[in-house]
Formats: sequence, structure tokens, C-alpha cells
Amino acid sequence: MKFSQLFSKTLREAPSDETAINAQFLIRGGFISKVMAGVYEYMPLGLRVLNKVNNIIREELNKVGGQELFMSVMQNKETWSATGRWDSAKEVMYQFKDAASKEYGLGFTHEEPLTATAKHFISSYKDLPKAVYQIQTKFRNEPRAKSGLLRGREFLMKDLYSFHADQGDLDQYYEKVAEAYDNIFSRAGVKAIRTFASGGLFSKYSDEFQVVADIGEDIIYVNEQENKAVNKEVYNDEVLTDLGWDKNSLTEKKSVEVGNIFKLGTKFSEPLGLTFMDSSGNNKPVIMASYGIGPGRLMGTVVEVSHDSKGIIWPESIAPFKVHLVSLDKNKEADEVYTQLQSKGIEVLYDDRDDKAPGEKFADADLIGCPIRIVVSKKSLEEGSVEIKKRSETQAGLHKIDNFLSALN
RNA sequence: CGGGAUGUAGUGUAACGGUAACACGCACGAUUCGGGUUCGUGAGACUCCGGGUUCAAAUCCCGGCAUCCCGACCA
Repeated sequence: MKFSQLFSKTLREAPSDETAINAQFLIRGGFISKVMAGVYEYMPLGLRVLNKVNNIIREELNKVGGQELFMSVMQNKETWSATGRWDSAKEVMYQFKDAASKEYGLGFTHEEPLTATAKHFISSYKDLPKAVYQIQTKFRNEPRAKSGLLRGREFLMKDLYSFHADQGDLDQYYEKVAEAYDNIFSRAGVKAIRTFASGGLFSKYSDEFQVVADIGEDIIYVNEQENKAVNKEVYNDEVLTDLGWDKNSLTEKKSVEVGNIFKLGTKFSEPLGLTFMDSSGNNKPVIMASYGIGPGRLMGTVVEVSHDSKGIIWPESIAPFKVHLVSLDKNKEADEVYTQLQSKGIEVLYDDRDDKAPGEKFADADLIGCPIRIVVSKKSLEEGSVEIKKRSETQAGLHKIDNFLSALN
């Protein structure tokens, strides 16, 4: 991609109404654009990052047998009335009437519709277990959208649901997904701590995946050594005793919840009538669990925990491009380096602009935050070299132009 | 939904109650070329919306709306 062709432009200053670091850098870098409170558009640069996050999620979930599907955002009232949530969720769910006064809602989660759909396909113990997921836009009427991508009213969510014949099978699969989550978050470049938490209206307890960051809304008590934590909402002597954790090993931290997993049991299968016949001919409700990750929130969280005063420092796994190539002094060699990188399948953003001063190009490279910066200039060419610098480091090094590729890893 | 703050050009800011200015960005022309180079010319604003006070409102008052922050909420 040539910088001169990019749809977006960088901004020298962040809009004054954005105070969250993730929003400031992502807007300044041209990754996202704000539409209204809690609603952002992803520009080409931002979509590249988001898609990489999504693909990491897909790879890890596919490994544990998840099958991707795509449900509807439009929801009918009847399905949601079966569990009573049409009324109880009125505050969060956008609900409206069409011209004929028929009522609809926009999905803010998908337990009900998926359970209803599963009835078409699950009827025997031979059909179990199953796990399906989607990555889709969710709508929630948040009373207070805030912190850039961290809490929105329209946002992307990966929601996985699993169906089981018995609790033991669910418990086993639940742990497999928890491992997949660990992989997803570490591949995306954040340290997410599995946190014992409240299950809200879903279940008594749940497991959350929390990234320590000051902008977070949650308060957790972390055991750094053992990489585990408990959420303040269930932090009491009884729970600590049950867990067998020592109060003195825990430190209070603020954190962002990037994922959560719930054991739903038969909370949805019973009211919606999702049952299966076991091997002895008895009809039983299917046992379910649900598992969420907010890819956009995760992207914002990465920015929160990985930046410096000049801009974002993307982990290579989700960086918009691996290499940010900067050409100075109007040389031909940079074009050749660009072609060479592309032919090797290395993703590169090429700052080919010839009307910008070096300082501005460096500032943009730091802001956008690709892991590797390559500069081709008169200075480097005098040495027959290109300059290579990692975004995360301050030291740059010269590498001969005929074999600079070997220095990229 | 309670409390607080703020709404002026694409972005950041200015303007005693006297008819909107500056910087960045943008266009054109020079200049320069390793950390946002310098100079010139130019385009770009119903000052969030609606009322009111006044000879006169970006500015004061009332009512909306929007955005951010704190809290409540967070499936």
C-alpha cells in the first residue's frame, strides 16, 4: 500500500472530545472515525487490524471445533419473549416497530435466537456436542458509552455457543475454550488474566479475561505469580476460601474485560424447548455455555497497553502492516525495496510522498506504529544500505540493500 | 438516568456585547530535504439548533440537542 493512496490521513492533534488514549491515537492515525457517542467506523487501516484480530480468533476457535456461522441482527419479539428477556432487556436492547406496528429488536447477544435455531438440528445425543460462533455487530443501548473503542453502542462481538449432553462434557469443553482464549489474547499481544467473576444474570459465577490497564472499568484482585485473579464483584471471604486463595497474595488493579465465558446450563434450552433424546430414550434439555470476545475492544485495549508518547506500538500479529517503508531524498531504490518486499509477501506501507519533510514522515510512522521501519535515503544509499528500526526500539541499524530481507526477523 | 464541563473552518485554538482571527491541514508557486523546513498567494464558518434581551449577540438569558468526564448501569 502506498501512503499517498491511503483513504485516511493522519492528524497532528486529536479531537478535543476524545480523552481515551486508544481513541486519540486510532483517530489521529486514521484507523477509525467517530460517528456518534459509542459508534465508530473502521477505516481501511483500522479494518486491517480488526480483521487480523478476527482471524486469530477464528484460527483458535476452529482448532477447538468451533464452526463459524452468521446469524441475523434483526430479532423477532416472540423468540425473546420465551425467556422473558424481551421485557427485562428493554433498557439495553434497541426495540422498534415497523410501519405495520410489528415489533423487532436488534441483537445485543444471541442466546435466544441460536437456541431456537438449534432446535432444527439437535434432537439426539448423537448430535452432541456442538459448538458454533459468529463475529458480528451487536447493538446495546449503553447509558454511557465511553473510552473510545472500549465501550460502544454498536460494536463487534465474537460469540461462541456450545451444546452438550451432560455437565461433565460441558466442563471439559469449557476448559478447552478457556485455553483457546489464552492463545487468542497472547497472540494478539496482551496479557489477559483469567478472572473468577460473577455470572450476572446468566449464572452464579463466570470466568472473565481481564487485561490490567488504568482505563479499565473493572477492579480485580490479581495474583501476579500464578496469573489468576478474582473480580471485586465476588471478592469476599467465602469465595476466597472456596477458591483456596490467600488474600495477601492478591493486589488490586483496574482492568479491561476483553472476554468472558459462562456456563448457561439449561437456562435457555428449557424455556425455548431445545431438548435431545438420550441413549435410553429420555428427552432432556441440552446443556449450554456461551463465550464472548469483543474484537474492537481488544484492539482498543492493545493500544492502551502498547504505545508511547508518539503513537501506537502494534504487535506484529495484528499490525496493519509489518513494514513501514519511508523514502527520503526522492530516490529510485525505495521503489525497488517496495517491490521486493511485496514479492516476498511482506505487508508494507510505503510512504512514497515526495512533498513531505522527513520529520513528518517519521512522525506518521511512529503514530501508525508498524513494527518495522525501513528508511531509504541518500544517507543510507551512500553506504549501499537501508536503515532498519523496530518501532519498539530506539536503535536503528544499516543493512546492505542486496540482503536487507534477512534482517527483518 | 443523576451531577459537572464544553459546543466557533477538516483538526486544534482566539475574539470587552460592536459584525469572526490564528496555527495545522488543503490548493497553487517558490524553497527545503534525517524528526512535523521556510516564504508568498488562495479557498474554506448560517459561530450546534430554536427562542428571548439589546441600536447591536459567537459573547448575556431561557429551552432543546450533541459530546466528554464522574456516578448509577453493564446479559
